[in-house]
Amino acid sequence: MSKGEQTKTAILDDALQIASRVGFEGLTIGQLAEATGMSKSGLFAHFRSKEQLQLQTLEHARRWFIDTVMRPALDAPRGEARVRALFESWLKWEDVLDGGCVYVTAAVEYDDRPGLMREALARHQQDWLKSIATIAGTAIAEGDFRADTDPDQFAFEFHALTLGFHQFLRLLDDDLAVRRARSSFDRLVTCYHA
Amino acid sequence: MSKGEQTKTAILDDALQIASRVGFEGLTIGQLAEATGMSKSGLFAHFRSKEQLQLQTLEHARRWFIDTVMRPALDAPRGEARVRALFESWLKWEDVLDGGCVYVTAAVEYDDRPGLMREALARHQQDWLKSIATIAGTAIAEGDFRADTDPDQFAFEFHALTLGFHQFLRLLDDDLAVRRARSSFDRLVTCYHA
DNA sequence: GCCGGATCCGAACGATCGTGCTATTTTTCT
DNA sequence: AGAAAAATAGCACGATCGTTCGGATCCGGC
Repeated sequence: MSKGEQTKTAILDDALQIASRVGFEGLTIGQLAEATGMSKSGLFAHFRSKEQLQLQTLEHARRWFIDTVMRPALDAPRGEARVRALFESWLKWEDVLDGGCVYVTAAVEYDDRPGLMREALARHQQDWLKSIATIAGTAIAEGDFRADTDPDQFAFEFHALTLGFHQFLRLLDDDLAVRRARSSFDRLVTCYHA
Repeated sequence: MSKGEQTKTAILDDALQIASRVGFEGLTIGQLAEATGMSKSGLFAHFRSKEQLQLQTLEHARRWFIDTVMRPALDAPRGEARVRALFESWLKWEDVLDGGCVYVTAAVEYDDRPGLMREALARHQQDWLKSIATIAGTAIAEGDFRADTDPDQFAFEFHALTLGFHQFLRLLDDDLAVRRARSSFDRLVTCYHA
């Protein structure tokens, strides 16, 4: 890896941590430069606009997300076990970044702000929901979930639980957040169980 | 109502609309002044800091929320009917402001940003969750919900659904968002049904 | 109808924002 | 090792941020 790509990766690591706390709009080039120990202009040269910095930070998050959430889950055996593994690895993902899942932050920031960020983010979220639905689909195929289960509906509820968990954990400092989330998830799975 | 309170209310109306779209941090005094047709300093005089503007805008939202969500729901008959009414009036609330529920935006903005806003917001959210739990409690008392129902757990899941709905509607432009939300809510209620 | 206080505006402040430009240093390749 | 290329720094720009202050303007109580 060349020197350029090396420092760029380091920058994106820091950028992702900051974005998870203050959002992608709150992420400022000056503060990021200070965090990485670089000059503003030296850092800026790697991206050629703030929007590019945001987009590449988002893309950096995607790779990280795949490694910590998707891959481990796909190692679990097909069916209900994999669905549960997916949920558990998402719970881990919430602890990877200082400010929790960066997608939760970004989704709210850009849901009313047109532009490349919104489009990219919407794509990522669609992919994520499709992944949940697909894995739920295998649970149906394996006979773990009822045959009349709607995978997309399941994905909606799965996703909603992660959002609720994020808020209870971060804003409300609720010690029961994990228990609440797991309990809801159990009920959800039970509901669709064959 | 004096002239001061009058314009102040008008300002807070605009501020709330803007905050629902770009958040409370994205809400800028200059833009708000332009939106209301006032000068920056004239507007600023009503609040004496940006934080005060944000806090009073949040308080303004609370009054609005109570009028459009809480009161109508409390008109419904006790028990399951009131729980359903609460959910339906929340769905309406999502359409009151241009950017949807302003609490969803604020919750994500301040979950990692200590200060008065975070504290006030956390209080409001706790109150809201307690309200859900209380109304769920009446459903238990009326014999509509199973006696072993955990009202706080129900509130968690109720709240999670609203978050999921917000995201599907706003970020993903999903036409099925309302249907998905209602369908999940039905399943939720069925699950706890006596 | 006038006076005192409330309300509002214009101008300006230092700070920080994103973004160019020009050097200078560092890496890479022959 | 030396030349070409890439990476980084320094400085400055216009714009906008939140905030302050002095003066104009308007409203409400006598």
